[in-house]
Amino acid sequence: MISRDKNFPGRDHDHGVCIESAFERAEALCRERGAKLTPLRRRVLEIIWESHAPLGAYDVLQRMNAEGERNAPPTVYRTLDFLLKHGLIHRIESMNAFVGCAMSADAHRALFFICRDCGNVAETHSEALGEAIEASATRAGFLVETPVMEISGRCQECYDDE
Amino acid sequence: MISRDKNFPGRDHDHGVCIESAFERAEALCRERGAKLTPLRRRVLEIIWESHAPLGAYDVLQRMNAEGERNAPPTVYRTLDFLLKHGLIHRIESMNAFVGCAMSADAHRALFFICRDCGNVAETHSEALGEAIEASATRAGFLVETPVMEISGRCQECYDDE
DNA sequence: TCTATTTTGTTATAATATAACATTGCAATT
DNA sequence: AATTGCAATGTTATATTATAACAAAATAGA
Repeated sequence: MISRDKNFPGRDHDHGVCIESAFERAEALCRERGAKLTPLRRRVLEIIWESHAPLGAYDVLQRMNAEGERNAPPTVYRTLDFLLKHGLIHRIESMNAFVGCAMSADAHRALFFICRDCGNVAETHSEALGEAIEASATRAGFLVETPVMEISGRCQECYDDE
Repeated sequence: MISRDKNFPGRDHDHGVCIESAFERAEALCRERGAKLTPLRRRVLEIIWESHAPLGAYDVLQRMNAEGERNAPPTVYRTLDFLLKHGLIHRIESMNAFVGCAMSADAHRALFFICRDCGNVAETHSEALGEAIEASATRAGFLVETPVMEISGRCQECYDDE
């Protein structure tokens, strides 16, 4: 049996806490930077945080417009860009989708585990991994700027379900 | 000064050799598996191997149709799927683009270095990296299936250019 | 040859993303 | 309060990436 810590958002976790702490971090960060967390941006951040599975831009749009609003794609993409720029969300390249950032926003070089069954994503940060990448890069004569590390597989709970 | 091995395809490398050896591997592999490397598939593989920078599906299509042919998108995507399935090319998720596979096709878990200046991609394989990922995965209670590791940055030559 | 299967062709459309320009709202200064 | 400048949002159109669904042709086995 594989040992486990709490990286992956289990079914029984208190998601309210996730959202709350995400908003606290977002507000603190925006205040600090003089960035404006407008109602629109807050709403998009909230929608994204409603799940631990990444949402596509058009998924977000649908949810925004669920009550009859008529937002258009550029509105969503611009808002997502803002949230990305400030590290409040991540883009999952292999899914063209977005997920809330679980870390204090300047922690870079995240490694994402994406469960192919439940769709949830866990964000992790590993010294050893960063070093392994730097070592490979140095050998290849390469200067690392923006790592994309997205591991698709199965989380423990889904694996146990079988 | 950073030491360098020959991971990254330098400007002066003999690209003819890359292509030749790619085709040899492709032919051997298809023979071995009873897969058919048809003229269409061969052509697409050739187009992709014409550069070390990933090509989008529609880039490939344009090149296929440069002499007046009228291939349509599904033709390209199907052919790319075949080449992917057999490990003859890789998909670079962060670019929606495709690049020739430089390794014997069953070497999985590649790490890609993508130069943001010249666009070239180097494919590398690192034990240490694989282990670091497995270690993180185990800690997170996660079963690794399909890792996507794409590092954007600068290759030595472009860095030296400044 | 006949038949089953794979491969390729064709048309249409879905899904993702951005360009370009208009309008609104807000904040700093006078 | 009016003026101005800039940031944010709205709007229309379109670009880019990808697939569904079905038709025709080529190929391999029986």
